[in-house]
Amino acid sequence: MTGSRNGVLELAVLGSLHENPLHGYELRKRLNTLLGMFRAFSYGSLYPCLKGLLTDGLIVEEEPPDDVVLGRRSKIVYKLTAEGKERLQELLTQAGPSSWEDESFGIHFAFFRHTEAEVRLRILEGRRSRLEERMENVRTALARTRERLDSYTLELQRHGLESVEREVRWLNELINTERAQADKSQSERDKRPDSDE
Amino acid sequence: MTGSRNGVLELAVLGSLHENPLHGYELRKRLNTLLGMFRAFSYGSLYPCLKGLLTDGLIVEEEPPDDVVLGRRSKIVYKLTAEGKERLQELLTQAGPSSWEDESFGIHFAFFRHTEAEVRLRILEGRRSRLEERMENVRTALARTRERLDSYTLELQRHGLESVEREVRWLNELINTERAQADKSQSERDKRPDSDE
DNA sequence: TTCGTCATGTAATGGGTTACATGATTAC
DNA sequence: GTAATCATGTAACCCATTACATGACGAA
Repeated sequence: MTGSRNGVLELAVLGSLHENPLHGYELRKRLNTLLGMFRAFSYGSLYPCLKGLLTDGLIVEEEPPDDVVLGRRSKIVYKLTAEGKERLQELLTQAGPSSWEDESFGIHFAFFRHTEAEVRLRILEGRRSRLEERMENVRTALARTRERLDSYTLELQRHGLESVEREVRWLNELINTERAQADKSQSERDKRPDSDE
Repeated sequence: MTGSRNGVLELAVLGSLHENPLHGYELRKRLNTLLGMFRAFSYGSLYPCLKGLLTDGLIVEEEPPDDVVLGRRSKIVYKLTAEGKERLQELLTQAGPSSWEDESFGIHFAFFRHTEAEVRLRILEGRRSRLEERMENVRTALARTRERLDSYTLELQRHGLESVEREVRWLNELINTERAQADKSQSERDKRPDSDE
């Protein structure tokens, strides 16, 4: 059972619990607020995931505060263990298809605060080249086809292309910002080589 | 087995084959060009789908032209049967969640040429209200949360919202165009009530 | 007391991918 | 002749949903 869990949900759960301990129901709402424009999870996937994380020792039930009457336990609040934090760090460090594909990019981005600057940059660039590849594929495939498309198909094509182009521009801005920050930190380190991090 | 097939792929296949007969490999390329910006199908889903459509009598293998040497059959070209055309019409007529959700809207839109004006309008409006609902949910959930979000989360949120808003504006334009056309056809029918269609 | 929503969970199902296996055809 | 790509197909797996079952708790 260990290690066979899905990356997206696992990251989403561990990342959320790292910020503050939560119970399943609330966790789902939080995730669906965080990622609501892109995707939504259901209880049917969340609870089994929590169960798996629990048996793998990545999360534990948080003890209720003492002023709560004993024997009552309707909410089960989970928090990360040391192994859980380690695992989260591991997930946040890997930059690869699993971090820039459609289903996963949003989650990775949402936890960029906890991600190293270098990794952030590689994920953003990976996502951008993924999108550029997609545009290129469609464009060449379209060029090879001599059938002219009807107006609806054309409009769909145009809108899809425009959306992807917009995301690429967005990524470009983010990448520039990241690079500028990296340069700034670098020059600051150059000035005061004794400073921390 | 009959009737248990998935709607999205089924519509995609029937719709494509209606425009012209194709074999599986080419069909996939065509679909992935048509919908490449939104999604992509693999052989592992296409071939079983074709198989199912075949056994259900919605498609048949097209006889090769006589000038082809007999005994050779590397490509299997499929075309719609009468039942297939009927089924396609049925799929194109239904306006409901299955036609305006993320996974299916693109396919339905791509075949709007074969869809009645009234159904087109209902699908576009359905999609729009689906997106508006999504925005509303996220907004109210966000309003209930008092934790302030970090800049990355905020940026993701902003970008997601903007994307959805853009699609809504796009839909608004399409709906206006559709309505204008409907009005025009209507007034033309009023002028010449003996005309066809 | 009853209704809504909070809260946890499971079983069946769905819809798809990946990886694999196989072979024909084309271009060099 | 050999590499690339065209072409078909299957089995194992994955990830998540839907529908269901259960029950606590607060407000009307």
